[in-house]
Amino acid sequence: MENRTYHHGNLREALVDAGVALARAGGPSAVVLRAVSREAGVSHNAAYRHFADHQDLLAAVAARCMEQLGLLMVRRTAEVAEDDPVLRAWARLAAIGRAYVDFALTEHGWFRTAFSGATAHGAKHALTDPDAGRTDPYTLLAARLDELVTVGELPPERRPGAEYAAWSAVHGLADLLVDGPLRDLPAEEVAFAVETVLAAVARGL
Amino acid sequence: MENRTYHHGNLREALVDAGVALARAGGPSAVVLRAVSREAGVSHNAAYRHFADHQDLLAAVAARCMEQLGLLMVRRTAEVAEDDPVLRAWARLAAIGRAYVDFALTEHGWFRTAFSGATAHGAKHALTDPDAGRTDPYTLLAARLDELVTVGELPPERRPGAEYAAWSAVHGLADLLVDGPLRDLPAEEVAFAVETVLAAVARGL
DNA sequence: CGTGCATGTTGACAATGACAACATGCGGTG
DNA sequence: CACCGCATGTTGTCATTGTCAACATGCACG
Repeated sequence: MENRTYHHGNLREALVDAGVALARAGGPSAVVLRAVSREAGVSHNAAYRHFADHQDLLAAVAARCMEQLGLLMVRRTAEVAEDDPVLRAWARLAAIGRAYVDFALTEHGWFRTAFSGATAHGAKHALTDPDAGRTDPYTLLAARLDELVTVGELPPERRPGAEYAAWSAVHGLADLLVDGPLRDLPAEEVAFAVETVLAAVARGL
Repeated sequence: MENRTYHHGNLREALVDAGVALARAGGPSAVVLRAVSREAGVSHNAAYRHFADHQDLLAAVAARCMEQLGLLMVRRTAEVAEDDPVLRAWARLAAIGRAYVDFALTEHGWFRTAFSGATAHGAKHALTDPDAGRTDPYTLLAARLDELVTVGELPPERRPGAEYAAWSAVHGLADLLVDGPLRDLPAEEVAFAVETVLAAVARGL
């Protein structure tokens, strides 16, 4: 954390860290170039040596937020204790769905940041990062759907495009609850909505 | 359009109109107070006589964008030509779902603006507006679901919360396609995703 | 022991949201 | 009809932000 010398050492990481911290509390609009630099104990414009512009920095922060989402999904998947393969497959699918919504509700700022900006470009070097796909929400979902096929609960001819159905439903619910018209829903109604959507997804696959 | 006098006449409407025009092309971030004032042929700060702040103006513009979405849904619903009541009910549900996604894709800026900001406050005087609920997307969806119950296609015990399932799926798909990770999906894959999601929704209800 | 070039810094500029002080003129009052 | 209050617009100003340009520093390599 010390400003060892004139040169920071690994400013890029420090900037992203600061951005992630700001994003957590204030969402994407809080990831301000100058504020991030300030937080990193460095002068504004220093960031331009590591990021093309504000958008570029935001994309890097967004990637980290997305990773946080993925990590929670992984954790929740691991927590599923169910021996029967069929029930376990369904439980795991539900677990990542619940994780997705929970993340959106409890880590409001991170969730909104994760989906704000061009994540596509930042993911370019995902090929070099060995376990990048390990926490990618899309990949995690695909694994659950594959598992459902394996245990014989999802007809193989229904497998193509199944991600779209599951992901859309859960993501839409999260977005409506966090940012959208369902923002002020009372807590028990939120819980009801989540269960309803998850049940509908399971039936709809 | 003439600046009749020193006093504009109905500046509020003019400002919202300008905001809607800017939002159409550039999304919510294009709804800039000064740009809107400029567009309305009035000096910056004039808007402060009609809106508390930027957020307030944006909410008004968002309401109009939401109304545009509702209007497309109404139009598409009316276009459904199907005599059989059962098939008509399903066709109408699919029509508003498709309208939702089509709107998001073709009116990118409007869609993002409609869901950016606190629509809740702007909708407060919806009670005074006679046909405000007539174009409210949520109300339109509820009508379709009620129709499904009426024709006996949706068990009444499944009716509660059905909005969450249908709305979440379609909204999530729209958001992912427009702003999210599915942004750069090729056209035919987009079409496939839409059909897959709509089919899953129908099964999941 | 120098020196080049990546990395940080200082300074500047235009755009924006917001506030304060001032200008204008419509509508109601005498 | 003359007057004036108050809603409505305007001008001026300020802090913040993203971005560019010019300059400073010092690590790594010769």
